[in-house]
Amino acid sequence: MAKPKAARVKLLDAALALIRERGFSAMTVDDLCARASVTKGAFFHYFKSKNELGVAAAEHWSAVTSAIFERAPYHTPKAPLDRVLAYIAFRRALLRGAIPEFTCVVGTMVQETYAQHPDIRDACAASIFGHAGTLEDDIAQAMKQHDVSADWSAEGLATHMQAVLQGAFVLAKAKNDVSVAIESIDHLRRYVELLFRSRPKRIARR
Amino acid sequence: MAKPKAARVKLLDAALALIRERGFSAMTVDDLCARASVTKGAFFHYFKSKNELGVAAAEHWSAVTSAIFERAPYHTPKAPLDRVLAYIAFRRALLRGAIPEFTCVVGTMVQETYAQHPDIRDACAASIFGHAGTLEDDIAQAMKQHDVSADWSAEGLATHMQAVLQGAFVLAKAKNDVSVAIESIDHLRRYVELLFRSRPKRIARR
DNA sequence: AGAAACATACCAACTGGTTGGTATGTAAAT
DNA sequence: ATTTACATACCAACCAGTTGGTATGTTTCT
Repeated sequence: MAKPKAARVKLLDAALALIRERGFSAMTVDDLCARASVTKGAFFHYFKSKNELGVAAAEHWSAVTSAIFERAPYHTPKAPLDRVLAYIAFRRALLRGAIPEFTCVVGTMVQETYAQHPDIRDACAASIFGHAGTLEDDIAQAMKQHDVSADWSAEGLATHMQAVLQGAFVLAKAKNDVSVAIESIDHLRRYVELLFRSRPKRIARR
Repeated sequence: MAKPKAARVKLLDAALALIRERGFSAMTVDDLCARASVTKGAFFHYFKSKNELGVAAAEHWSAVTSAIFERAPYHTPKAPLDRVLAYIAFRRALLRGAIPEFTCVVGTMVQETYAQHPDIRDACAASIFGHAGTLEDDIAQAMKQHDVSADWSAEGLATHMQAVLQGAFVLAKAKNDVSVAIESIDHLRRYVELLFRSRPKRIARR
């Protein structure tokens, strides 16, 4: 027999796929159960409501993605600026396959739910800004090393990077073509390079 | 009695509001009719289906917004770069009031419909990229004047600017706070300044 | 150790309200 | 006298959520 709680995980994985394909509102509980090969009884055993599943899906997304980013190779460069640029390169490299395979679940979901379902919105915000937070240290170190004392903060730049990525996804969906997203990420890389190259380096490295 | 076709316009205006508040999928035809103070008969007199209304709403949004942008004051500066920067300042200034009052209808709608309703997706794409197109000339002129011969194009930068704006909206919804969006637009302004200031000006103006 | 009591993990059938859409009507404009 | 611009009444399909179960552990009592 399958492990206990198998249905819950299958439902959450199905939710990630369906939200990326159709969005949260258009995804029905029946769709979800069919995709997960589970009955409706199982769904309501694990989730009190569709909204509660929305929150759980955002948390599941956070768990899945943070595992990917923790193990990703962009942490290895010694210079903090190089880690930031490697992150951008990594995000660029992730844009492979069909659109629902690389777009952001919580970015999609929050657009539909922010006003009607504050708990889902907050779970999405935690996912996005939590991920942005993982970039702050590298950016702050790069700012120090390059003597950047600007009117912007490490937190603000990390957030802006997420904005560019989210916007790139929206445009890719509209054009039904990844290449616009890639172009935007290239602009983001250029921006970060310009931000740090416009100032002299404190330590001559590389 | 009210003018003929009044119901159509009322329905389209209601659609713009409801899509911004709840998204396209969560907006029902009954919602729409109630908001527009119109009966369902009127709705299906003007639109064959909800999807067709989606397409019409995107086109209506294009018409409404292009009228605003045409009359906006950012076209007056003589230097093309200043017009581009004035556009960014104008977009920044538009971020007033509650979130559904400044976010983008087609950016929201396309995220939910891109895979299921290609005609809506295409109408949204036409709106976004059509608007981006209105910026290309100014950017191209600025590139010429500042001797920028880069590995990016006027079209690409115009598109990137829309990506930043769309992403800013997503993040504002997630955080339920405009300020993240403003911060991102400030980063966009800084990027454009850096792009053109890193090259010498051909003509000393301003 | 064995039985009783309880909890967990599901499943299939059902329900009441909602949804997009239709069928039919009517008053006004052309 | 048509066509246009709506309104009213209605429907079949669909939807989130419920009900009442079964099968399989796990814990507790004796």
